[in-house]
Amino acid sequence: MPASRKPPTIGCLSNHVGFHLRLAQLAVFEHFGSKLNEIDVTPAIFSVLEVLQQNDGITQSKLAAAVRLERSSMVPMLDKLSRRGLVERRASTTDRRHNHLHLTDAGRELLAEAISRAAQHEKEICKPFTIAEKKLLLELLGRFRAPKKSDAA
Amino acid sequence: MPASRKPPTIGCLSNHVGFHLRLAQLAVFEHFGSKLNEIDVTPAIFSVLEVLQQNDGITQSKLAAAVRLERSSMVPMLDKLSRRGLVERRASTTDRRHNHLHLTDAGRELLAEAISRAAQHEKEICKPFTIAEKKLLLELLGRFRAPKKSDAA
DNA sequence: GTCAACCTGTTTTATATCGAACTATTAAAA
DNA sequence: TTTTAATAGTTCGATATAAAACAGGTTGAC
Repeated sequence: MPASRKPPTIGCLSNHVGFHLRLAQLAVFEHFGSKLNEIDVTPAIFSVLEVLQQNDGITQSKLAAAVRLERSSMVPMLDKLSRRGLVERRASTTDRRHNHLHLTDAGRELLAEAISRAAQHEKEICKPFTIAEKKLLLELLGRFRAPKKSDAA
Repeated sequence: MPASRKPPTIGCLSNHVGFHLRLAQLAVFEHFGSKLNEIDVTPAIFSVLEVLQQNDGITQSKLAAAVRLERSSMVPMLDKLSRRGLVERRASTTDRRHNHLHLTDAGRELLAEAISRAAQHEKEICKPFTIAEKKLLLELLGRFRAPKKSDAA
């Protein structure tokens, strides 16, 4: 006989958005992995490659800001992608502080495959939602990062 | 003159739920920190303490499952909480594999303060939502972890 | 023109978390 | 009963990310 049959109660956590966000993200990222682990593309890597393709020649700091990583975290990330031959760092000629980042052909190729797989992932993970519901969900999520002036109280 | 005035485009990421979940969680957890860093309570610690209060004597594995951490990650977590005098591990008398976990008085006291602060945090972070919208959001998030039998095709 | 302030990428150090392997213990099978 | 399988907690190693400090480079105030 098991000590307790029913699952433990999570108390006030059930009313906390952060907890549910974490659970959802866990589920979504796990499913992402089931589609893209095979080509060694994590969610973070995927976002980096995509932003890189959309913004050829972007600098490391801007890239980091775009995908919400620290620029110090960008360094090992790009080291790895360079080693894999997906990304190139080119020192800027005009401002010698900057690196301009570029996808290689291999990078573009891998990204194409990743985008295809990610689209499949997205389709599956969003099966429980209608188009309108998904749109609504994204809109609701977006509200968490709207800086409001008046929140002194 | 800055290299590029406008923020970089994020391409297809704008259509990916996982990316937006991450952004939202980042924002929410950051705000959580602004309220609870002071008492050294992270979201993970908060969830552990709360589940512990709700389920006195729970085992480590069950606790880990409830808050969605690996049981190997539970070990250093509980080590730290023990050291802080918030949690007790008592070896089970009936099954010598189990530890039964209990909040100490100090643990209950800290949790009370944490709950109060977390409630404040929750109130602020959810200002952009009506009650109905928040309820809807939680319901939508919940759909990501509904295991469906028929998803072959 | 000089110097202070700032920015960029980097290094270093710390932390949280995971996964695999290990030990002790219990339960199930034979 | 003996053997086998499963479980709980742990250890160990790896990884991702962050935060702080740094060095070279640029810019702006004066």
